[in-house]
Amino acid sequence: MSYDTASESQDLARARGSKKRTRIQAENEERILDAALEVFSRYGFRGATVDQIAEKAGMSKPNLLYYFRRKHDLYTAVLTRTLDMWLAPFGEMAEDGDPETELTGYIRQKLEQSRDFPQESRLFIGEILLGAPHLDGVLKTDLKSIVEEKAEVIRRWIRDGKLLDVDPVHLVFMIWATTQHYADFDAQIRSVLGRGVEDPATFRAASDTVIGVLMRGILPTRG
Amino acid sequence: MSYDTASESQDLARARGSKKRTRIQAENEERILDAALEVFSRYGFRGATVDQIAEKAGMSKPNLLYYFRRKHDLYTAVLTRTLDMWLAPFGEMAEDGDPETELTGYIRQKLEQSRDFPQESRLFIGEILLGAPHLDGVLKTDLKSIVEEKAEVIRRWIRDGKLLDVDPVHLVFMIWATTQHYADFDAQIRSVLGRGVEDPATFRAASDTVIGVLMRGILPTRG
DNA sequence: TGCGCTTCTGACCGGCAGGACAAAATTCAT
DNA sequence: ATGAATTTTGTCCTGCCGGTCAGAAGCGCA
Repeated sequence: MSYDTASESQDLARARGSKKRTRIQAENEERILDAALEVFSRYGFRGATVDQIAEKAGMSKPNLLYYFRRKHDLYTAVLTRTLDMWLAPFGEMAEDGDPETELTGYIRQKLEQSRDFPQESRLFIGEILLGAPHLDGVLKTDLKSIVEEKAEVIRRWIRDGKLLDVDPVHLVFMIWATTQHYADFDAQIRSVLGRGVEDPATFRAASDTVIGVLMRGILPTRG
Repeated sequence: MSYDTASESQDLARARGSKKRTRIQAENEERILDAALEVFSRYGFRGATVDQIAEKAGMSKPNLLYYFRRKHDLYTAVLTRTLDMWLAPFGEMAEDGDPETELTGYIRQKLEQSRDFPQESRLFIGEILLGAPHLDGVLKTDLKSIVEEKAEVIRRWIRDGKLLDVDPVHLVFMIWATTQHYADFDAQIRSVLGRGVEDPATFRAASDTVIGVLMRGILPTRG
């Protein structure tokens, strides 16, 4: 998968015909992207400032701009870098496995993602809140087709009597909602619970509840 | 409930000892708050600009600033105005009713909220993404206690055998997540489905799926 | 050691952001 | 109709934002 939201100017490596990246270049770009993720995920595209990102990356603003000429380039770079990783577990769902194993595994992976990479999740929701202007193409093509693909798998499971008759796409939405909630609403959860999902006991309670309720809600009662 | 996040300067009415609001004052403040909701919910606090809100409210920036002296005042005003309304259905859940009716009703109300007032939902998530700096006090006190109160109700239902043994707080999180998802991720849903929850068929599919899965997931199997 | 390329910096620019302010226009009770 | 209070506007200020640029410093290979 490779997305290009009609970007004009890009980062150094590609701009120079992707000759070869120096050590310093690779290091700095990574530091910049990490810092950008942190700031963008908190304040959104407009609210984030290049100065802030530069400071967090430990370099001067002009130097950051040397690697990413425009704020917009930096934003799309961190967005696309994150997207593949974020969608990965979805592709791993095997259609020949049994639904209980596959879905339970997928939900658990998504919960782990929310625990281990909350910023990535928050970056996306920020973009979605804006109406997904930078991601619109990707969502309408790649995401849509991958969802439809998985929906077909779920439909087959339903036809085989392995799953109750539920709308597959809305089921996917439910899984995304309940799992990403622990990343996106971290501050709220922390206020109510006193701690977040990084706490092992909290994580266990969360995954037991989410997996338990969802699976009971879609699995036929056996025996 | 009345929140005051240690705000220094406030809006006109209260600043002038809440004498009496003129017709024009009431009208304009409402128009401003509506415009502010629109802009803040999209771009977050930092990303929103006063000029933009003023334009959307159909008045000059200095005139807007006449009603709300600071951007920050305007933000907290629209935030608190929304909060009561947003939490209202939660309080309506009666503890003497039976769980199926009460919970189904609550979930449906939340889904209707997501359909009818998506901006309000997005405003909150924007604040949560910021780490809830303006809402921290409210969340840790009011929200926390109301959640605990409802959790106690759910626990009683479980003790009476009317509900399966699930963690009450995480169940509440699941309900919030699955219902607010339709407001917060509107752009994503629209990309995948081609339409949002304002479409009656989509709303029906969403509520059937959400209510169906959740209720089957927590209700004891009878018969 | 020297030389070319990469990396980095300080100074600077135009534009726009939040906000102040005085004066003008409007409203309204009398 | 008039005067006080409310409402609205134009203008201006300061600071920050994204971005440019010329040149200095650093790096790696001969």
